[in-house]
Amino acid sequence: MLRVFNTLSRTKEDFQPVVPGKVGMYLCGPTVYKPSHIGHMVGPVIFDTIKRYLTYSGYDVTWVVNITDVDDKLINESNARGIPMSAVAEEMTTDYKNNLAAMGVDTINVFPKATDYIQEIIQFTSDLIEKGFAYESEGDVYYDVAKFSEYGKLSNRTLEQMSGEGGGTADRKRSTFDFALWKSAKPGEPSWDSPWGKGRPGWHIECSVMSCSLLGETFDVHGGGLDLQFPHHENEIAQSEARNGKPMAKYWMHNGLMQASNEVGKVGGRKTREAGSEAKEGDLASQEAGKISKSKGASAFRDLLKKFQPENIRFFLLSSHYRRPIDYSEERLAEVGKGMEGFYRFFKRYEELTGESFYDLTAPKTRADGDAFESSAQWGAFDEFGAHVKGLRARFIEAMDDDFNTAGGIGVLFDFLRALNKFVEDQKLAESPNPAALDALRAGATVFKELAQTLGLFRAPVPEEKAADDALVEPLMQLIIDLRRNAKKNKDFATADEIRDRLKALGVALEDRPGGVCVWSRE
RNA sequence: GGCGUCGUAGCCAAAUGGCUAAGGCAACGGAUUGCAAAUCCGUCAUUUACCGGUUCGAAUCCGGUCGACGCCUCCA
Repeated sequence: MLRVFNTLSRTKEDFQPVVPGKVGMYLCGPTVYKPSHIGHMVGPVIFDTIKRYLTYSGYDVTWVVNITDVDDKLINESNARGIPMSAVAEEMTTDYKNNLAAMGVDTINVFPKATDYIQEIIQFTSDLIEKGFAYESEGDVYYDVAKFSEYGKLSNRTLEQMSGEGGGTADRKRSTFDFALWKSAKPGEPSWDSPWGKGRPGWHIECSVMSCSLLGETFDVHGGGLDLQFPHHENEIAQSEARNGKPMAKYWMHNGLMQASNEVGKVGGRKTREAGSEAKEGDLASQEAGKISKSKGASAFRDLLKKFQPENIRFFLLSSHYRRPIDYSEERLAEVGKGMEGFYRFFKRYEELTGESFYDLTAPKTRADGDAFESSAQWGAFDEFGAHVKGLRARFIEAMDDDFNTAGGIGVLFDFLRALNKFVEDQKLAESPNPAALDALRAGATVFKELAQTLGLFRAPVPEEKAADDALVEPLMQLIIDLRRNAKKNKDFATADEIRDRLKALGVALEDRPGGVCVWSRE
């Protein structure tokens, strides 16, 4: 039974969608005014994994991620750069989507833009005024927080608790905590006609409108970063539930935030900004030293992609539980990358043994198919290995069923890797390939792939950095390896070792395998 | 000040009442190898910040102490 932690109840609940078999999922996406940094990838990678696992579990999932393309920050950026707001939005949306693609996040069904829903937003706002939950004030429209008795239920706070703190002046608002549904336009600002004059939507309203329009008045999963819990999600609930008179979402899921290691506060957090340090913008090294001055802290994600394989980053994000904050550092990323090498080596080994690519294996796409595969697989004389594989699969599913424990699942994947390698060793497959044993290995690798694909991992070969001159290098390497083999035959180990050592210094590794085979690779 | 989270080995990180406290990185033995690399086997937390309590039983629940954070203001 799949269980998920619901912020509303602050407990793990059995997962039962509103409509059996179907899941509607909404994730608050970015405001597209600056290039995304690694923090922006946390939610998408986690919810992509959640969608994969729900799909694996037999659900038909529709996933929506909004793009906020109208907002004060966008207007500022547009003015600063002297280009239209829409141009800023378009550029940053492309950056965002490129980053998602690199991370393997390709399961999002709809990317609605706020500016495509202006009429619906106006209608929604009118409805709230009509129902007495909102009021107009000098061209602005505000939500009247006092009218919504359940205000604060998500973030567990009450208006009484909040009153007494500083806050700004109420100016056009009845209460400091009222928030804008519609903002009147100042001269020169992008605007749309409305019953209250020219203006633009407030920040929270678009999510209520678009989620309702695309997923219905009550949908299953609403996600986002922990920082959005208040006020953003609280306000969404106030808007949607006041208008529709029913719960907005059944399960609210919040992911922990990325923090810079050795750093006070999260990446781009308030404290780091107030620290007022003088680090160079976007400099990862200075960021790790704990000096972030850029308002968004981290450097652009697209720059990080130049230093690390996308899959390395994805693996890193999934290697701790989604609700916990992640400490970011390049050291951590590199350490995770080191751990991943064992998997890649096994895939290579698998290919050498079977003549087939691991990546071409057809793995069961759903849990039910996996159950069927598991019981029909030909373990032959290797039923002990088969039983081991079954146990591993059960452990993996148990971890993922428990609020998407990807860290636990990855732990099982490492155990699985050892089991696979041990089978190859025990059966001496490299020395004497035995068709029946290779079938069992293939079955084991298939189950491994079935599990890994729910995490969105090991879907395609990591692109090798083929240098332009490989057409020459390949035969040259064969020449060197042949000469070294002759040296070894003559017991001239000094020469053989010198060749290996000097190649190593050039960044080329030689590995001797059983049967006198030698393989080389760039490091 | 209000609400909330966290503190597990040298580092990272699972497990939230009950079999031996997963797994990774690092380190150290052994098998294998001409030597390496890779792989496999083994060692690496009598104990979960600290103190006290509840319980037959606690890393897990309760109270306190210390420490690190988040939100309350734009943020994934």
